[in-house]
Amino acid sequence: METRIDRIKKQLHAASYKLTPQREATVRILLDHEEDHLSAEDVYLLVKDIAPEIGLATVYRTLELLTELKIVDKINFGDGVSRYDLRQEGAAHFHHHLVCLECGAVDEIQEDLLEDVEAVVEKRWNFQIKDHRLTFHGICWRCHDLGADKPEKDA
Amino acid sequence: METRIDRIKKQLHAASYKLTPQREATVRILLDHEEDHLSAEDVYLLVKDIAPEIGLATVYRTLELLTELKIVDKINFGDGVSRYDLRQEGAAHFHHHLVCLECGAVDEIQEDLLEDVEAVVEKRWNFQIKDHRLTFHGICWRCHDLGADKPEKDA
DNA sequence: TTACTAGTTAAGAATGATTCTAAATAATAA
DNA sequence: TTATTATTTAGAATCATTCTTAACTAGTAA
Repeated sequence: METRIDRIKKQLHAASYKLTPQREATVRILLDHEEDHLSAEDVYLLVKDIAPEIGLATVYRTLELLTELKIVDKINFGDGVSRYDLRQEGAAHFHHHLVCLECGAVDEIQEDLLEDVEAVVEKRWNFQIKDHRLTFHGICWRCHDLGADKPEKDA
Repeated sequence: METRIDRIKKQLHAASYKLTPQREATVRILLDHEEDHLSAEDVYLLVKDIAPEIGLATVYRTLELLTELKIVDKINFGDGVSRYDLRQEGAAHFHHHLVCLECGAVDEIQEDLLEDVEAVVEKRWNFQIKDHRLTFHGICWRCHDLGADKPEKDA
């Protein structure tokens, strides 16, 4: 069976890049931490466990390459650090985030909620949308005073 | 008549801060460049013209203070630099941005397009929204090949 | 084999944005 | 007045990120 790694390897080859051991180790870390919004430093520390000889600059270069190929999304929550997420396979758009002002948790929303809004923007501002970033800041269900319910699982 | 500066002075006083000459000069620069998305460095260079003795650290501190008081919005387009905009008076929410991938222009959308989306998110994810950030990336009307029309003015 | 080429790497230096430190100054209160 | 507190400047320090250099690797041709 073709694994996710195999498909990423193909994507690299299609763009004339190789899946070097360092790159593969980096991708494996990202696969093992799909929802964790790791910073470059985080990735570096984790990758060092499975490929101790790797350099921080290589991690940065690899993440940049993967971002260019749209295999990962580079995100920025305004804390001065870029974070990297593996993009959902086949997803045309970036997913959205819920950032809790209380506990700092970052939850993800996979659905595209913006279809209607995008139609308005494209028409009204004559702007051809390629991608979007949407983040909500507020209080998550865990931090509500009482009677907080866990939301239904992402559809 | 009460000016914008006067109102900002009151907001500072209400939070036990003073409108020092350096802070006033910084605010004046922001007022003169309302739609320009200035970086801290930009603000510093401009402010130096009207208050040459000011230090860069003071500009950073002032912008941080104004951000805390929600007088300015601190934004981040992912280029490693924070930018600062005076918030529309009375606006509860951040405005949105259209970032052109071609020419780098950043246009603003003042309307709140997200009322419906927010209602869904609050209910579905049990998340109490305080603010949001929405940015579209794409091709602006100026960069379209032909027949590009300037959009209607912001309502 | 040998050389040649292009891509990739590690290490550490360099950069650039931002924050911190220390000493000075200004405003305020007693 | 004195004491206290907030604010400032200048420059040092920090931190994330990028750049530079030289070494290394795989592939290819002779």
